[in-house]
Amino acid sequence: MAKATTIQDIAKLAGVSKSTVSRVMNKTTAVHPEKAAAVIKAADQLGFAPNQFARSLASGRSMTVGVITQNLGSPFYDAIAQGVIAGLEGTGYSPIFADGRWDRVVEEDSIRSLQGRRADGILLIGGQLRGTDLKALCGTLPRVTIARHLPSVQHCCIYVDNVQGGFLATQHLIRHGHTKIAFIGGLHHHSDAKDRLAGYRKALAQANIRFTTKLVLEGDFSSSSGHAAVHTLLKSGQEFTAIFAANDATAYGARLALDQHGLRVPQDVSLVGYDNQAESAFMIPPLTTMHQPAHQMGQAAATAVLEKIQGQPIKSRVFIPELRCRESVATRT
Amino acid sequence: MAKATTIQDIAKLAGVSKSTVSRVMNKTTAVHPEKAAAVIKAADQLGFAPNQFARSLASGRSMTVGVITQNLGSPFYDAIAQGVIAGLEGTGYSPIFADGRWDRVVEEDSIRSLQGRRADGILLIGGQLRGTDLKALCGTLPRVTIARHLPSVQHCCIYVDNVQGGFLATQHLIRHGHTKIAFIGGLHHHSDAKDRLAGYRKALAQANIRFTTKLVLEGDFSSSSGHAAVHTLLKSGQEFTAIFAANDATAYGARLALDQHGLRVPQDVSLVGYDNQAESAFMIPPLTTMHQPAHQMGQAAATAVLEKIQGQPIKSRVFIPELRCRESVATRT
DNA sequence: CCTTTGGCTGAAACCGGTTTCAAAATATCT
DNA sequence: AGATATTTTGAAACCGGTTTCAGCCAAAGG
Repeated sequence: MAKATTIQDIAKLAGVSKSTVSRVMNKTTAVHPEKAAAVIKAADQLGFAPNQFARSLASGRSMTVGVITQNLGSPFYDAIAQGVIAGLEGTGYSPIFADGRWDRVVEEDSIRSLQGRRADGILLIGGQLRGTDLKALCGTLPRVTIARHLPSVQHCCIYVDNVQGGFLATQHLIRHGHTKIAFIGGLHHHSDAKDRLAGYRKALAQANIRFTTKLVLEGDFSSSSGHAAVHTLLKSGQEFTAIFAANDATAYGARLALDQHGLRVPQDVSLVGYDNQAESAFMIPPLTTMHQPAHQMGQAAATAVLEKIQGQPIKSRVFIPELRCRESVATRT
Repeated sequence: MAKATTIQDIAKLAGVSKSTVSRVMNKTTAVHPEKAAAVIKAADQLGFAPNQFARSLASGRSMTVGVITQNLGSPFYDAIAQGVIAGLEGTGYSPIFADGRWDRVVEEDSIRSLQGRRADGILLIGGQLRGTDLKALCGTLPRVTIARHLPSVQHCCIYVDNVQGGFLATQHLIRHGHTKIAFIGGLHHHSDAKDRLAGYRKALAQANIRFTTKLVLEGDFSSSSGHAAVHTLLKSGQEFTAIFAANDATAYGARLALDQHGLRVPQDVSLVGYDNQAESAFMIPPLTTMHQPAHQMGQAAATAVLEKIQGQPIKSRVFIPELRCRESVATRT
């Protein structure tokens, strides 16, 4: 590669010192308009692109924010990531993504690598690390967590209220006359799944419906786990007229299993999902589900971390999921 | 922020010079085992993370590869991006993502920004820029394009043969006795869509079925465009017994529209999609579709760009999509 | 007319590593 | 043992910017 042009080259061409070039580029100090013009002309003539490394090394700021994702590919987390990108757009900061893969060790490595890249702030989408670990790892590096609630006081979290979501979804089914409602959960160590289950139980309790573990199945947020869960549920002989799945993917699997057993949705069994992923509106029938403002959350988090970088104090923020009524729920007569 | 530890600190603690520390960290020259141990111990004790900026500035290599995406969120492109991440894993190189949003101007800016960050190589996933523009922009910077075929000789492309894919999908329908096959395309300026249409026509021609523009509908790769397309198709009164949709999302929309018009899949209309996105296996009925090895392609591209960075010559590579037979196609009797 | 003020400017230090170079230490060979 | 070859090692230059500092010069004030 042809050696890139440096401010030194520009300085020589414009007949000034490199300090002056730097000043013109960053507008840190006024320089004589005539010289400034010469510098700009020279810069453009040489096609100058400042070396970000040198710049960051000298200034101490990298103009990047590290984003730790867990698994791009999940629609919910993906939408958050896109919100982050949108929120950073035009701010001068660039995101650097690192994948944590829902693994504590990988996540730690990712954070360390972002620190090596001297990210000015860190955005964690989900994740496994505990608040105290994070603090130990990041020190005072501005950070905000998305889609996860960490109780630590100083830690800023942008998250959705999953128990409220679980509650609303279940309540919707109850209001349609259902009392035998199955719940297909997610990984039991995953707090989102636990919270949604808690919301489910809360709605049941409020309606004086007895909770039974026989109606709660374990899943892993995948379609095949939803498919398998309905299978075991049916084999168990336990009666049910509705299913609340911990996410849409699980609901798809459940819906296919029901179909394969000759059960119609919603005539025989009502179904509610969670996430409102794009495909849900086009299911047969269109799936009633809980919508989470993932994109907004990502954007809010990006704004928040930028504010924190600028030293402003910021506070956690909780979003409430909304029910999207479609056609997978019928009134129990 | 507590000032980060530098190799100088380690040098002092271990009682050696910073050159030696650098040598231990990079294993560039043998150092006395005893001193090496002292350095490692000191590094760990101080929680050392080398400053990537300083390192890159000094060495001239950034150990990053720029990845230009178009719109994360599309399952196909997403899988590619994940393949890239997987392919870079453990190589010492990190990906930096920049979003091109299918916009020529944005794409150019993204490339420029990656150059400012001194990426050692560039991976373009899809994109708008022409080969010559790219060459002008990137110079000799190693780059490979994924999921797009650029005719330029020196340019390395990792892509799938979309005309073959369109051909295979259509042929599958023809072999099941269908002759009136509708095609719901993608954006007409998008080469993938054009190629799939070409494959469709080729299969028709080979089976001596007359091609008619009345059976090709325009879509935009979204579910709602598939939904709308079926609507207009039905209203047109044109007879058809099968639909080949340019991607799975379009197929979902088409399938819902068919259902709303009382048409059964596959008894009344057979349906084939393209992409094999995760949800397709759980549609009602499970969707027959063309599988593209997106993850593999991403991984292959990552490997390729790394080889190119090391100065090895690399060649383009084309993948062939495979038919995944499920239950949305019936034999026409 | 001489000082004070303030705006511009260049020299030089610095950011934290890598790499070259020559000296020092050790090993190998007559 | 003395000379030569081989490893280790630290000092210093360098990467390309930013930033501090002191000096220069012109305008303003006394």
